[in-house]
Amino acid sequence: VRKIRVLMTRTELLWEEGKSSDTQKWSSLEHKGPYFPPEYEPLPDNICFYYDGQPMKLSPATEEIVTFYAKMLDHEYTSKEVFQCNFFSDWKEEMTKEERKLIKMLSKCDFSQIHKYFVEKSEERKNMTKEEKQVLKEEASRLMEEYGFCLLDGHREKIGNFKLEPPGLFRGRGEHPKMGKLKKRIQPEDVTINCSQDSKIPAPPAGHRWKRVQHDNTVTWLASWLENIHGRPKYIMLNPSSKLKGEKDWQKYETARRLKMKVDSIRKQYRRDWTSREMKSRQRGVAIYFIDKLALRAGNEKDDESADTVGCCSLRVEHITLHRRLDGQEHVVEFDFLGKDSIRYYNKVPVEKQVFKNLKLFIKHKDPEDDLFDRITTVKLNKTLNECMPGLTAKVFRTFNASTTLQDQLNKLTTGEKILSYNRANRAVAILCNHQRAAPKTFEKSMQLLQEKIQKKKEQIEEAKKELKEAKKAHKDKAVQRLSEQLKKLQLQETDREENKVIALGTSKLNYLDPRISVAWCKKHQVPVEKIYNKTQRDKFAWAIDMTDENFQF
DNA sequence: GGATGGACTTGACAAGATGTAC
DNA sequence: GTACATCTTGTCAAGTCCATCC
Repeated sequence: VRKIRVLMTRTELLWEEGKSSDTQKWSSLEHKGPYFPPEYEPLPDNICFYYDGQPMKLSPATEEIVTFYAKMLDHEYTSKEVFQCNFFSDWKEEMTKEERKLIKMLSKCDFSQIHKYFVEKSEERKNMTKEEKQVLKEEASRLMEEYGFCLLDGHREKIGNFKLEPPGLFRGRGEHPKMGKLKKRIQPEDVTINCSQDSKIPAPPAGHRWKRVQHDNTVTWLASWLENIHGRPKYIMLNPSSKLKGEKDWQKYETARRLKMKVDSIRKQYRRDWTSREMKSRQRGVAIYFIDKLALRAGNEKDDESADTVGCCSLRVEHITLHRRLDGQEHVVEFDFLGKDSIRYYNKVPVEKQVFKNLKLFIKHKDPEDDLFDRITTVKLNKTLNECMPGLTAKVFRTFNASTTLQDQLNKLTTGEKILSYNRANRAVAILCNHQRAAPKTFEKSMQLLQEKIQKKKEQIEEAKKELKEAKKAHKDKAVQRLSEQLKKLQLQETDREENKVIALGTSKLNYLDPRISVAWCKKHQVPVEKIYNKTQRDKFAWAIDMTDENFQF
């Protein structure tokens, strides 16, 4: 190596230095390793599994798997055939020979007693006394103290997920072909430890050893293992409040801000591509247009071992409907597909005539299940984007458009009701990014309560007005005014809650909105930053809170 | 240029913690 | 003080994108 270095030119050395400073993530790293979930505790003797009506004592390993299923009995998905099949076949593999001989059909298995046992246990936990709860809390914070932090370049940093994932049944989102499969218990022998050479190497649990101990400072993780469902790696990494993550986050927003300077020329380019002689350029032009205008995800190819979901590049003909005219608008594209986490994307969008023409061309002679964009991939698309601007990829558009929208909406919407204004702006972004949530369980009830309040307020106003007529007193007039303002506020709250019913604000706030926009807005309008960001969010965005003044522009 | 593996970000959801009305 | 609603936090699945190999 030394010989080679001597032969290298100065430029080459500098280049290598630059590269290494970019890829090196730390110079020292010390930690205690992951925390392992407690061992399985066998069921008490009076709690039994029944097969074909007969009680049956299972081996501990088999029994543990049964408890996973029994705990889930309330969930709708245990009634799904895929779930049941996957579970039963994985369960059988872990049975003893004797058990396998006896247990032939899931439908003859009765887990109800075990289910009841766990329901009661969780009730008990809920009904614990304050003191008992306090003991648990202290235990948790002791654990956090011991395993929850690492030493990175001499700084004590919080770890994101220091507890290993306990065994259980894989659920997955949407119609996942692997739902119900057994997620196995992780053993120390499965775990790779990453730390610095001269640090105190974490001790494996007694009687065990690690799979490997490595000292790779080009990666940020502290420990990793392969999960058995897809055979993909999982990691223990730092908390978002850490310097390492914070700097990366800041970089992300800086890249998005660079796009701001470039976006006009990129838009011009993809419009030119719409009329290109080459099919692949036209497809690329339309795809980038969707990514830009609709904030669609890139849409990498997926295997059939996971739920059938798509993003931009993986859209199929069946996911769009073209309407020459619809509801008084021209050239409307109707999107209907399942995106990330099997969340439905449904949108009717008027597009430019040339885009419409192109889409017609793309779907010509194709079957519904054919790819809409058959000449491009996310890799090719990102390559093009990277040539337009270093560091530019499809997902930067989401960050860019989200942050730009927030800034615009804040400028447009900010009124006396500051927090409501902020939430509205936040909601505009969440809608753009299609961040949905299940309607809160108590939604109807709390809505009704609010409506009752509004009704009451209206009656109060009527009452006050009547009194006003009877005795023309100046202070009564003021009272009506005050009540009317209160009514207005309540009505605003009503629309707000209604519009927020199935919209999740958290994801965009945490991942897409440049926190400096929010911090600057707070300063400009004298809103305490605590009203916008809770403790965790303030920790994550400490860098932004620190550096931003009210004049910041995204 | 496609396939694969690896590292990292983004995402919905539910349990637990906290706040609020009575 | 209790019951309920809402917010916070942890969990872990599912994306993106890059490097490497052939």
